[in-house]
Amino acid sequence: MRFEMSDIDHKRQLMSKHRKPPTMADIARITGVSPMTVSRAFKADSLINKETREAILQAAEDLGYVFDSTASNLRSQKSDFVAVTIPSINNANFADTVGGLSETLATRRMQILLGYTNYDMQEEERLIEQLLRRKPQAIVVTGGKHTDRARRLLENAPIPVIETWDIPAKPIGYYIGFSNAAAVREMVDHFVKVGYRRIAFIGGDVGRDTRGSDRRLGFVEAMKTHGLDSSRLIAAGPPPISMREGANAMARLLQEFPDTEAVICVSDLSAFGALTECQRRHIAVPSRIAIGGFGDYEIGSISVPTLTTINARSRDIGQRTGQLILDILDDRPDTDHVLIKPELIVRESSK
Amino acid sequence: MRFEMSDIDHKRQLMSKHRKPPTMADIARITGVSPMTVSRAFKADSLINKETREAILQAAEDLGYVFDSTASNLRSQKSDFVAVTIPSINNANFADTVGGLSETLATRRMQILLGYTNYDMQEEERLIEQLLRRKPQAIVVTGGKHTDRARRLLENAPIPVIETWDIPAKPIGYYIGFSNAAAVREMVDHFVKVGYRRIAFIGGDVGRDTRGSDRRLGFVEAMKTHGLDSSRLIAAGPPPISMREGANAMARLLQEFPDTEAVICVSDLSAFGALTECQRRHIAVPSRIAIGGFGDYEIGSISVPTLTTINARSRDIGQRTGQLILDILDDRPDTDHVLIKPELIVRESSK
DNA sequence: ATGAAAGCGCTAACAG
DNA sequence: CTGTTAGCGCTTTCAT
Repeated sequence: MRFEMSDIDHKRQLMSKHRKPPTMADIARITGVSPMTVSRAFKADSLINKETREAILQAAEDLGYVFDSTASNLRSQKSDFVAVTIPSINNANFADTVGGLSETLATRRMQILLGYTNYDMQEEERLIEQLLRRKPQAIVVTGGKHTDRARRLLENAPIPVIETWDIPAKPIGYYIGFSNAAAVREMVDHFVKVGYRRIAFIGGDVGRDTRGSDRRLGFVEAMKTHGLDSSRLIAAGPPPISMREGANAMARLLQEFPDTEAVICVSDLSAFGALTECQRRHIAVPSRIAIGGFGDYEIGSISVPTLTTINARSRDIGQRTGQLILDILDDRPDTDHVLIKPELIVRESSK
Repeated sequence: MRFEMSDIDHKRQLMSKHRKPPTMADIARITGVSPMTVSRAFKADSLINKETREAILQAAEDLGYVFDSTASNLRSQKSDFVAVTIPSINNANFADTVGGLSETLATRRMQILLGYTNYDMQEEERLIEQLLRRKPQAIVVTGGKHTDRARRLLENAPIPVIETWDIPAKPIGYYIGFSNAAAVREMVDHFVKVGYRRIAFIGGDVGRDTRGSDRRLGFVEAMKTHGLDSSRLIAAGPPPISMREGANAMARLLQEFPDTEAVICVSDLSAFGALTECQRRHIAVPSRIAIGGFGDYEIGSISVPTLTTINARSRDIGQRTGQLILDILDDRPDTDHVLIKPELIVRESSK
């Protein structure tokens, strides 16, 4: 009895914050095998005696052993994770992409190492360098525009590089995305078809949000194609564009171009903000002014009225990216890019 | 000229995906110094000749050298990051906490390694193990309830453990949070004071969302204290609770308890969903039924009407957590916990 | 201001 | 099925 007590005390001491954590060598000593056997016991597939493994795993659990990925990665010269950069931590679209990617990679026991650029290319550069230092198996970046140095870092990286959510002007490696301009063009085409003529666009004015700028560009091109006035452009400032900024932009739109019949917003969040501004002014949507958004966020499916929008298939982007990475690592990629087809969803906020 | 070309070709070859990436030893060879000097050149504070450093950094840039954190961390037995678990990647409150934490840690050049539990304790356990394997400097978890094994892993971890967003029943190490129950009690008190009596609660029915359950508990307690009926409880299912689920819950509430005067929702998102259900049914808010939310999400400040809510000071939680970690690492923590005081914000959706 | 030697914890490669 | 040896790329420690 006394012996057991002291044994427990010993274990507690071993596991305390002040002692060095146990290593495989410690487990090896206790179980009377070599460190290599301990290493094998932790790999699912390796040939090892069933009882030996069980004893080792038991000893590990008793000791409070935690596997050291750092040492493992260094020795085997490969890691078990993929680095990912997204603009914002709080965006349902990017969250869906990361979710789809994560679930696909999980089938191969790979993790995601995530970083946020805050829509800033300088920050993206810093982040890419940080992430590459940790030796990921692949790196996924959101967008196709980067600082010169970031581009160089990616080009020189000894791993696959995948750009997403854009069709890069000059792809670095692989890419999976769609044309933001073409998606908005489709919405403009629809708006024109159902009879709107005086159409405005909110957002996309700041170059650093390349996807937003692209959407705005698509608007301008489409309006010109239809021979319509493409100058009803309202700035909304740098991303992320809040609901509040959407509301403010709508207030300016109503002042500058009071006869506007429809407005396309750079995202559903700004579109909802714009809608609330109309509600506060008792301006009927869509009868007096129609509203379109982008991204198919939940709010657009539940607001009153619901919002016409574009579903960019964010989750698909992530899943396809994950599958591409697995194919590349298996050395059998079919292709170096995947084009995604966004879908126009017409709801109550427009004809 | 020809020489320059071949030089460039050589560099390209060195940097290609098929060659082994350069190491400090390569830089050392090229610049004619020892690897140790190269190592010093990358540390900001180390004593090293200015020109030597410049030559080394230049050579590194030319070679496309990327510092290997894995090797560095292994040798120095410490990393430069803090592990963090949050329930969801797409939640403005947790995003703010991570933002505050990230910005505080950045002052000491520390990074965040983030993982998502998807509101699942089993998933949290897996995640905690994964994160600990990478040897973070500290680990921050959201919430104070964990699986037995997760708790053991945290207790045995040789690093500081900080639980956030809750006041844990049995703290593992440090904690920074608030009482979700007390925050809701304050809202109930306010509602009773301004005259509401038949008050309902939406959400918090599933045990796995401990913060939601706590809020519901606070509601029940407060109603009992006031001698009011605390049985108007509407389930909303497992987290994350969507706007849609809030709307569905409101529909059930109106059916089951049609004379309800006010409803408190587990979050602003479900509160907004509930609001839209009222709008679809032309039920006036707040004159016919008042609505309260939780979390002070942007939508509650811009919806029509704006939503009464509770600001949990998510960003503060992150900043205080970051500061505590820095203090612990400097070996001078003032305290082992910080209590945050949420703030009731009364807006248009209630008296 | 710089270098030499050793080793962090794990596993590749080979041997038995 | 298990063990031995060596070494991943860096930095600690001790010299000079």
